[in-house]
Parts: sequence; structure tokens; C-alpha cells
Amino acid sequence: MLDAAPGRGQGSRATMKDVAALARVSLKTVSRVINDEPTVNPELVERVRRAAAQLHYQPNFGASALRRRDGRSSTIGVLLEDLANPFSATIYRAVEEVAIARGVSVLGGSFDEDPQREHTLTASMSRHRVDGVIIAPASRDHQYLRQEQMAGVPFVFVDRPPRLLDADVVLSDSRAGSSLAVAHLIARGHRRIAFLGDLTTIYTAEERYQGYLVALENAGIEVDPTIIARDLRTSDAAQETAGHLLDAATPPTAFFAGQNLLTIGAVRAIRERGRQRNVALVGFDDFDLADLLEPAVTVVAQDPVAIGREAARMLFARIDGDEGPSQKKIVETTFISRGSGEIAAPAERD
Amino acid sequence: MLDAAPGRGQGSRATMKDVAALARVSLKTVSRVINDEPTVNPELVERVRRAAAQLHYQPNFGASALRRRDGRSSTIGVLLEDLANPFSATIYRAVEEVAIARGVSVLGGSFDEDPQREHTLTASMSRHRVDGVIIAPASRDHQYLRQEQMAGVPFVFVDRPPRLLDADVVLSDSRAGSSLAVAHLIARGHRRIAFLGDLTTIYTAEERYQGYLVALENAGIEVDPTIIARDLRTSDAAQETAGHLLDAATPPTAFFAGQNLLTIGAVRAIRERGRQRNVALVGFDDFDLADLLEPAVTVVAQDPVAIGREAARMLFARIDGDEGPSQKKIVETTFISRGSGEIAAPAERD
DNA sequence: CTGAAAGCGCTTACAG
DNA sequence: CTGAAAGCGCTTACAG
Repeated sequence: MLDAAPGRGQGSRATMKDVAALARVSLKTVSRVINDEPTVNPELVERVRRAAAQLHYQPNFGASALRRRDGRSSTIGVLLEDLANPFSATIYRAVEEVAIARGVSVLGGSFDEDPQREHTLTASMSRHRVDGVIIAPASRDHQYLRQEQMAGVPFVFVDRPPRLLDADVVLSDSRAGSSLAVAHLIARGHRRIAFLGDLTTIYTAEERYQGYLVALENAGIEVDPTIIARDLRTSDAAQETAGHLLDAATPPTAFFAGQNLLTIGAVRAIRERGRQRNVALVGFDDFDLADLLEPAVTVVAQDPVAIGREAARMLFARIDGDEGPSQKKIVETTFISRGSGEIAAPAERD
Repeated sequence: MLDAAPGRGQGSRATMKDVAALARVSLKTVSRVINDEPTVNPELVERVRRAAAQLHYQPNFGASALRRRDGRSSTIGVLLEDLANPFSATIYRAVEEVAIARGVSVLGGSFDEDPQREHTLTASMSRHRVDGVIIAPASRDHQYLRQEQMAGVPFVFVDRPPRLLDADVVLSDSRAGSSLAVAHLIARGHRRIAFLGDLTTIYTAEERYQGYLVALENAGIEVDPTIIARDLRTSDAAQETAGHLLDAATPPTAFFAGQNLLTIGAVRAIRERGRQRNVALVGFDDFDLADLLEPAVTVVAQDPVAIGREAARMLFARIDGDEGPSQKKIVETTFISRGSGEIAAPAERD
């Protein structure tokens, strides 16, 4: 019963021709039945289905795509920053749900902010002749995708807009969300608010920084470059930087962290110093267990499920033939007060 | 410059034939160059490369697979419980790293413990003619995969063993890890240790339960079914159940939670009652920020990176022709003491 | 070292 | 409603 070697080589696989022979019909009739064309005699349909089941026949998508008018491979690409990061993973799952409902498979890939890897993976998608791609690019120039677009492959950008390319995009409102978060801290009396940001090359990192600047400007607070740290890539880097800031002569009374991992780094730095009840913190992007920390962490939450679902909707609309002008969809952020962002600034002394 | 409509239909795509015409060589010579066959005149290689670049030629994997002897699609399937769950996502990423180094793309899918969805997705992998599949099955009978195996498609199981099928597998040592964790609690004087477990149909959930039983038996502690809760699917369910147990006349003094989300549910229930300094807790599977909770959560950590990497290694060995007997690889767990598991039982009264 | 012919598994375009 | 022939883009098998 368990006699097949697990690595057994070239077994045979039934083809339409085999099914046709067993059902004693032509190849074309099998093709019609497999593709649910309605114009087949019910008796033949039955015979073909039985033969297909008996031979465990599975159609070959690659072969059918090769000859088909539309060339559809029933595959899309979903290329994100890092599928092991909850933000990317949630977008991926949301897209997967839409795709599976249409019988479409998903080729996933992670860039890790490496433009070279982006080129490798998009070229790979091209060779697989995917029907469309959802992408959160690592590179800053997307002209190279024009060729694919012109070959009929739609692209939907998520989290970061296309540059030098016309394509659909779904974004969070990073700037408005950040500005609101920083204004929230200012309203609690903070004037020395540190900023922790990811790579300046990342669109959202820049937007969140701009939101921070806008809030300070609206409140008439001068920007202090000594409490602004950008190009932080990891939780550890954020922790170290936040620690240095806290140990300085005139430390910030609050932090605004422009990303998940950076927020967690800030939490660690503040805790290490036992300052978690005195130093305020708001993070951009929600994370698991933020509500179980003490104090719980106030955040600007994004909605990755909505982002993924919307991007999938747009992509399949294009695949279905929509040739209208490119769309831009903004998904609102939600401010969630949990405690860390509601810590007031110490009374001011003059 | 940005004049292409984003949804532009059937553009043309260069084929080998086009490249051959432009380079003034035969189709076959282009094929040789694209496949890096060494027996081509360097001058022709150069001409072909230039023509290919000029036409933005990308080979068609599907077409080449169709005719190739080995029929390789340069695609593998990675089908896990839920790619949005960090455990699955980390395995996926580890596999992706190995695959990308070989120029292989990854079709990802999530089952959500739905055997029907497992059948849908494996059939889809079959139609895409993937070169191999890594799978954490939701179903309990995997005989239906025999056909694919016999057609030459290797399967590597992760997290859960194949049933009624002979295939490679990579597992955590759930039973030993669980038994150790419960013994750890017993050593702190606990005798009323509640068990929270996932669906009994899940292999690992059963193994972790068996580990719990073994530890109790070794210590001569009678099993009390009133403090054993299985078939819990969500964090909320675990929270509710743990709450009921804590509110009972003779509550448990410790919890062992057999999975990530259940551990978090237990944390919430214990906290709601302000008992986090009195009730001990050990969870199976580590999670982000477990070390930042108060008390920090003691866990039996798995190593999803090692699991994914090992599974990928096994799969590519099979794809490369290894036909040896099926392998079973056990990845050790690591016990991490952080505080919640080191809370002693209240002094016993008789 | 190079190329013309056949064929992979399927769908198209056409004829009956 | 059914089928025989041609062809999708490529590699194989063979000849030169």
C-alpha cells in the first residue's frame, strides 16, 4: 500500500489524449468537457468525466495557456517587502482569499528592500507569464516595468506609489496619520518629540516624516535635528538610538516611531531605563500584543486586510479587461489610544 | 513618457523566433544561448544576447517546460496552515530563500485547517505542474497524493506527518517539549495544571496533549478532566475557557497552553483577574513580545527557520533525483524561562 | 558549431 | 453536436 518511493522519478501522467482514448471520443470533445463548454452531449460528458476521474487526469495549465487567445496562466504575483512581517503577510492573505475564489494561484516573493531582488523577482514573474502583479517596490524607478505593462500585464502597487510609471496604487494615508499622532502628543504638552524613521528611500518613511514636520509646524514648534533619527532598519537599531536620546542632557519627553519594529525598539529602550510611565510613545502601524504591554502602546493602525483586498479587486478588474485610467486608492488609518501616547509632558519650567 | 494605459490589453511579447530573426540565426541557436549551452560561437552568442535585450525578450517557462524532458516548471508549492500566522510565515520565508537561490518561484497557499481547501490547493499545484510541494496538511488522510507522487512530484511534510502515505517529513519534537514544560511547572510545586489545546484532529495538538499526560503520569499526578480544554481554535476561545477555569471553586494554579494564540488568550484571562503574579503559565511556540509582557512569558520555542530550511533542502534533493527511502527529521525545541513559568504553586494545605 | 523538422499538451479555426 | 488539422513557444532528436 505504501510502496511508492517518495522520490520516484518520471511517472506517467494522463493527458487529454489518454482521456479521449479511454472515453472513445476525440481530443477536442475532452477539451470541451474540461472547459465546461455547454454544447456537448450529456452522455459524452459523462463518459469523459468518468475517464478523466479514472485516470486522475489534471489539465496542464501551462499547455493550455500556451495556445489560449488570452494566454492566461491562472497565476498572479504578490511581491512584498517581507512575507514574514505581519503587515506583508496580512496583505498576502487578503489577496490569496480573492485569488482562490477565482481559481487563481499566487506566486509570492519578498524583496527585503533590495532593488536587485525586485528585478530578479519581477523578471521571474514575467517568465512565468503571470496574469498580473501586486507589488510593494523596493526600487525607486519603475520604468523597467513598462515592457510588461505593454505586454498586457497589469501592476497594482501597494504601500508605495509607482515612480516614472503609470499604474494603479493602494496606499495608507501615512502623512495624515502621522501628523495626527504627533498633534496628539503636542496636545499633551510635549514639545520635545523624537522621530524614529525607517530608510529615507522608502516612500512611507518619508511620508511619515513629513507628517511629523507638519504637526510641529502647525504648533509652532521648532524642528530639532538632534532628536530626529532616520534610516533605522531594525528594532535593535531603534532601541540603541532611542537609548542614546534618552540618556542625553535634554532628552525627548515623547517618541513618534514611524514603523512597527522601530516602535518595539523604542519600547525596549524606554523600559530598560524604567521610564515607561514618564516618556510618551506613539507608533505607526499596529502590532500584536500592543494592548498587553504596560502601558499599552498607542498607535496609528493601518488596515492591511483592506489594502490587500482592494489591491486584488483592482488587479482582477484589470485582468478582466478594465482599461480605464489608473486608480489611486487611499485607505484611512485609525488612531488607537491605549496609554503610552496619553502620558503628559512633565510640567514646563522656564 | 507615461502614455501606456495601465490596463492595456494584448501587447506583443517577443518570442525566440523574433530574437532569431533579429539576430539572423536559427531558432535553435537562440535556444542554445538562452540555455547557456557552451557550444555556440561567441560572436553569435553576442548577437543573440543583443537582440534579446533589444526586444526585452523573456523566455516562456511554460512553453519550455512543455517540451523539456524533465518537464520542470521552476515552481514549487508551499502550502501551510495560515501564511498570516508568524509560524507559517517564517517557514515560508525560509523556503523562499532556498528557492530563490535556485531560480525557483514559490506558489503559496493557506488551508485554515480546512481539508476541502487542501484538496483544492493541491489540485491547483498539480495543474500548475509544480516540481515539488512542501505541505502542512489539514486533512488526516493523504493517500490522494499518491497519484502526484507517482507522477514524479515529491512532497515534504512539515509540522505534521503524512498519513497513509510515504513521504519525507520535518517535525518539531512536540511531545518531548511539552512534557518538559509541564515537568517544569510540576517542579515548582504545581499539581493542578490546566491544559489548553487546539483541535484534537491536529497532529501537533495531540502530541502536545500526550506530552502533558506523560509529565503528569511521571509525577504521579492524577489527570483531572475538568481542567483540560481541547478543540480551542482562537485566542478568544482560550481566553474565555481559561477565565472559566480561574473562576471555578478549585482553580488551576498553572496553565500549559499548546499553541501561540491559546497562550495569548490565557495571558489575557489571567490579567483580567489580576492574577498574573500568582498563576503560572507556559506556552508552546514562542511569539513576538513574549519577553516584554509582565511577567514575561515562558515558552517552548520551535525553530520555524530550521524547519523551513530543512524541508526545502529535502525537497530540492528529491527534485535533483534522490530516490532514497523517505526521511524523517526532528527539529528540537528550546525551553525559554522568562518568568511566567517560574511562579511557584501556593503552599499546599491539607 | 549550426539548423530544419517533429512534437510537448493543449486550444483555435474550420469543416461537417 | 463532433472532429481533424494547424499552431502556441519552446526543446528534442537528428542531420550536416
